[in-house]
Amino acid sequence: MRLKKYTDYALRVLIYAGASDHKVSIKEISDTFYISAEHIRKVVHQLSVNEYIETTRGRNGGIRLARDADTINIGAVVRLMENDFYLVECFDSEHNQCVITPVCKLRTALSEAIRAFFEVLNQYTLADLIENKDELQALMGIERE
Amino acid sequence: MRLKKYTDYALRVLIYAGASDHKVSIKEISDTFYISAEHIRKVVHQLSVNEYIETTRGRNGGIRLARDADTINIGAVVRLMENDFYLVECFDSEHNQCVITPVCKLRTALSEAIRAFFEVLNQYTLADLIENKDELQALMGIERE
DNA sequence: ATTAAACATGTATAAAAAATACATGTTTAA
DNA sequence: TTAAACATGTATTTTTTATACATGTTTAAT
Repeated sequence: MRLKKYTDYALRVLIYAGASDHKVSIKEISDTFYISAEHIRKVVHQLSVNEYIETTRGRNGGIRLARDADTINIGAVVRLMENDFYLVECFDSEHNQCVITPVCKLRTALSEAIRAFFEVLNQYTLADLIENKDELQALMGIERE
Repeated sequence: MRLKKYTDYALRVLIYAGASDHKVSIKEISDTFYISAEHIRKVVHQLSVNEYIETTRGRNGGIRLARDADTINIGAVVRLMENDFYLVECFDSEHNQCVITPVCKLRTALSEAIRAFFEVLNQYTLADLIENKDELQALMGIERE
């Protein structure tokens, strides 16, 4: 069980943008994390469509958070980037064929488990993740203002 | 984010075997769930190697639980069947290249989340899942003793 | 002994998902 | 006008997962 790399990348982009005091470029992020700019670009686009970040085109362009870090919920970002959370067949009611579904207690257990998973993530905002801004800036090579 | 079908199948095999009063065959299970016997066979093998079920070869052979249902922990079964739970790159220390790992609070958040996930599953045993044996037997077409 | 039912096991193929790369376009400030 | 920077659609490759095939071994019934 893994999250997609794009989910990982999206969170890194938010952390980078959030920990920076000024606008940042895709290239900067891709250089920092040794990830192709192509991938970052895609992720940035999705985050921008969903109004997590604001992009500015053209020379001196770049990206910045579109909202305050403390209003960006980490559980929500994970839900946005992943396709689904169909742990087992019966979670996908459209394709489910499992005969015991109506009385299955496994289904209940797994639902509870995934709920607990998000209950934790929902308690975090981006602000919590960049609380140690200075340390992050140092490791990401971001210049202080 | 999904579990593998084999994880799903493994749990169904345990539920089927646990809810049955006698030995059951792979064919029975595969017919009940409309899953190819090949897949069930693989899953059965893995469960048998890990001493969750006992197999008997030959005519009149079949499978049964190797232990009492209340000693089979659901979290443990899920951990057994999945390859890993590397939600993001840094969970796989061998291949991790993310520069902020040492100070990353996302890492902490995701660890907590996956821990919460298993905390729920660890509370369940197979006995809990087959508590409603009669209903299960009816839906799975298992004959009462 | 023979046979048929049942599990064992290794390998190969196919399908799906994810990751990655390519190409071209648009915007904007210098 | 140009170069930096984001936009966007498409194509390819890789990885993972799912599925299928082939053959072997065991065992009880006949």
